[in-house]
Amino acid sequence: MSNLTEPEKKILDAAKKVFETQGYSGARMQQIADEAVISKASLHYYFRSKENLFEHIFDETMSDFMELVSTWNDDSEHWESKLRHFIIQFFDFLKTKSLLFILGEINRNPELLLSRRKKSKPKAKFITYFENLQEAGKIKPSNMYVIYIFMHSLCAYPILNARLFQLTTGMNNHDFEMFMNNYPKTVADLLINALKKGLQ
Amino acid sequence: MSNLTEPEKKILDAAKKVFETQGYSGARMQQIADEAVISKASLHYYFRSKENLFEHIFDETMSDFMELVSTWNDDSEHWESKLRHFIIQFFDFLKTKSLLFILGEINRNPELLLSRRKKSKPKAKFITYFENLQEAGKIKPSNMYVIYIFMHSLCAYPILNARLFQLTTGMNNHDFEMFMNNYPKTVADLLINALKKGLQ
DNA sequence: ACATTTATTGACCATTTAGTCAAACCGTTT
DNA sequence: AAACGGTTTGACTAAATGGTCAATAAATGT
Repeated sequence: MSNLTEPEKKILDAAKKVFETQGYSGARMQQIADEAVISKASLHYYFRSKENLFEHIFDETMSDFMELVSTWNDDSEHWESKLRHFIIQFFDFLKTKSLLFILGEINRNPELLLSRRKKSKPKAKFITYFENLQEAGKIKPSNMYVIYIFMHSLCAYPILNARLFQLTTGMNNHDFEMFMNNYPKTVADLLINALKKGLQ
Repeated sequence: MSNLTEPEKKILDAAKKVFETQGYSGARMQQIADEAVISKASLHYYFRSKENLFEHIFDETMSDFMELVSTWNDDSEHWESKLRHFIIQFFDFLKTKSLLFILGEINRNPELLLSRRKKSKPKAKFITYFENLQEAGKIKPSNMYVIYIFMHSLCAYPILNARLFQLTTGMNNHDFEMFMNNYPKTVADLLINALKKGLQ
């Protein structure tokens, strides 16, 4: 349950949109106010400063990301369908949240990550989940860090970089859309195959 | 051969550094001038405006990128070693040029790509190169667009996203560095294996 | 030695922008 | 209907910033 009031939610939605397309320096308080259909003075009434607003957005997106990344608990579901579900979810996340914004700001100011270090687990649950399966002999041995990075890369980069891909491959909009619709399944297939047969 | 004068090169180097870390909106003409050890007035003497300077940097980085991406001509070299070389080169490129800057600006203003559309080939040479090999029966059938996107994703994303990876995997600096040193070989192995055995 | 072009800069300007504030507005309580 | 607390905003300010320009200095040609 969110402890935010209606106007606060409205403002955060507007700010998200503006920050994600313009970045921190490019975002204008006036543009955020316009997007939320309030005055700039009201915007400052609810959120002290641009920095304050940014922190809310950054923290929310980061914690959504961290939460998604840590949904790897042992339960009855078979690892294959679990992985397929995760990949679908991951794509949905990436399509709505702009990871590019987050990465850009981290690049600009790496200290942003330091404050969150305590909250994050020392090791991604994904990795321990599959290391356990491996020890149980259910899958072939692989370096799970590699699998983890492969999964993230294959999911995220094509979305971050959709426009440049379309340009360099020379696909038209329709073909590219078709291609991307089928893409999550392709990624899942590759990873499942790698896990079944072992990567090294 | 570059047709730029010494001061112009010095300024472009400085500007590159500032744009890459701060983005367009975040970059300050004064900071660029300081970095190049000249006055802000001199900076404007050599480059009319911030926009003008940005265009130089953007175009140069993009055309380096496009050039690298199109180095796929048939020659005597075996495709396996060709692919390995390419991946090494690609990593080197990504480590020095900030692709994050480029992607961020394209996201902010997709029209930036339209002006370059004419110069780019309708289809990446990489794809035709491997489609030819496939027709010649040297490799198993795969969707080369998928292979192309896989390669780019696996190479680029871990570098764009190094800090977040380190955080979520809980690796320390030393382990992560070791991991990334070995990573290009791992990527090459995966792709070569996929090409040899067929992806689908 | 002088003139002319080219490079350099401090001082300045116009505009943009985050942030402030007093006044007005509105729903609720007394 | 008056008083009160929370909300909203137009008008304003101070600082930052891209860009200009006249004056000066350095190089180049005659």
